[in-house]
Amino acid sequence: MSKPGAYTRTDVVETALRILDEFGLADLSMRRLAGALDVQPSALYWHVPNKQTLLGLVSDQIIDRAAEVNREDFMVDGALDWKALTLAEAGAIRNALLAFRDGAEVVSSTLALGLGAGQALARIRAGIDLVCADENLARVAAKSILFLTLGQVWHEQQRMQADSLGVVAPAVEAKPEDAGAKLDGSDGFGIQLILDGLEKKLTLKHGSR
Amino acid sequence: MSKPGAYTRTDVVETALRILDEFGLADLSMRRLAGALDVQPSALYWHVPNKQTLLGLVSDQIIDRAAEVNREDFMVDGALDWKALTLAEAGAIRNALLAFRDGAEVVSSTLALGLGAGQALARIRAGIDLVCADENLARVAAKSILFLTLGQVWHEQQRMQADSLGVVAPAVEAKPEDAGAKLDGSDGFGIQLILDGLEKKLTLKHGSR
DNA sequence: ACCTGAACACCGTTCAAGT
DNA sequence: ACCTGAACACCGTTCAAGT
Repeated sequence: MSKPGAYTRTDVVETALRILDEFGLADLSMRRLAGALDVQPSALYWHVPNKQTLLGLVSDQIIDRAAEVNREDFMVDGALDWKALTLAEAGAIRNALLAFRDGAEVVSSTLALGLGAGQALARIRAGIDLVCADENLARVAAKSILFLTLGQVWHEQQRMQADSLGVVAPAVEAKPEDAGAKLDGSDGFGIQLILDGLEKKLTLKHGSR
Repeated sequence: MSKPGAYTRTDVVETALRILDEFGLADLSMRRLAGALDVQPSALYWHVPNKQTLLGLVSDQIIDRAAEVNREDFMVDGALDWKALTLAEAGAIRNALLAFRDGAEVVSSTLALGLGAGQALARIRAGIDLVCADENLARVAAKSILFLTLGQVWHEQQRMQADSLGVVAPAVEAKPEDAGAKLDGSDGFGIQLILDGLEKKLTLKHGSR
């Protein structure tokens, strides 16, 4: 039992997550976070070495909250539809990013820390590894799908904010339906191209044996 | 002829570009930029409405400096190899991003402004449009390639900086050869998967006529 | 173990006023 | 047309000191 009023690292991260979602990344400052916890800014540095690390932990939580995907749902005639499975995993990550304001930007910015994004990558690879023995190819494909997902969601979230601020030029060729589209819409489309490309590469390998 | 010592917007953007390349995005502040021009910070706001816009103009310059790609170089037996052409365009953009410190992050952060990235998208689409009549499909494919390029380069540049600071965990499954690889290495690999996937989709369409 | 208080060295932006 | 000077409302981080 710790003294009441003594916060844990988890408390700090959770509060950060709440501020992020409510006010956005620009307003997630150490000082504001301290204020929300009713603590001096310097107190945060007992729980966390710096802001970057905090954002890494926040990214981790965002990805952790991604819904699980059941493999059984992707069995057809006793065989696993690995492309549909991978698409679903990417969709789950996509939704997790969308669930928090500026989610994609936060996770992108902490890519090098290997936290949140590392988990995401592992999930995407799981489906690919089932059919792809080539370690290198699997890695590249999974990374590509992750970058695509991050890029799309980030772009969406940027536009959401820009639209709400009333700024902005015509944007990067964006069509209205992009915003609310599901993964079987144009969002998963790019990922499907990757999966199709991967499939082709795999069948060519098998064929030339 | 303007009074000597009177700066233009171009001067401001060029100096910003120099600071970016030398010291990185974190050190590219309005105050520091003003200092480099030997001017009060407030003076910048005559040339530019805010920092975001300035970064957009900087992005624009980064992409503008991308090398041109000659179509003739991709003619084989009188036919244009559109996949190789598109790969080359993406490569040129990739190199432009790599040419400036934090280039990918800056361009990514201004995606919603439709500046730098808009140009990049147009270049990538040029090759695709030659073979793809489906406007929607072309847009998705080009966007995917752009996001992939931005993601890869950003990740690389993040790791460069992290490595130089001596921080960092094992990173997102990064292998050493990723760093200096050319576009025919694992960098263009993801893009090739997209192009292959696109090609498949196109041939299927033609076949079912 | 967890936090305060005070300080350091910064930010982006606005706006009246100068030339 | 282009810039100064001063101000406003902030930042992240450190560190001695408190309980």
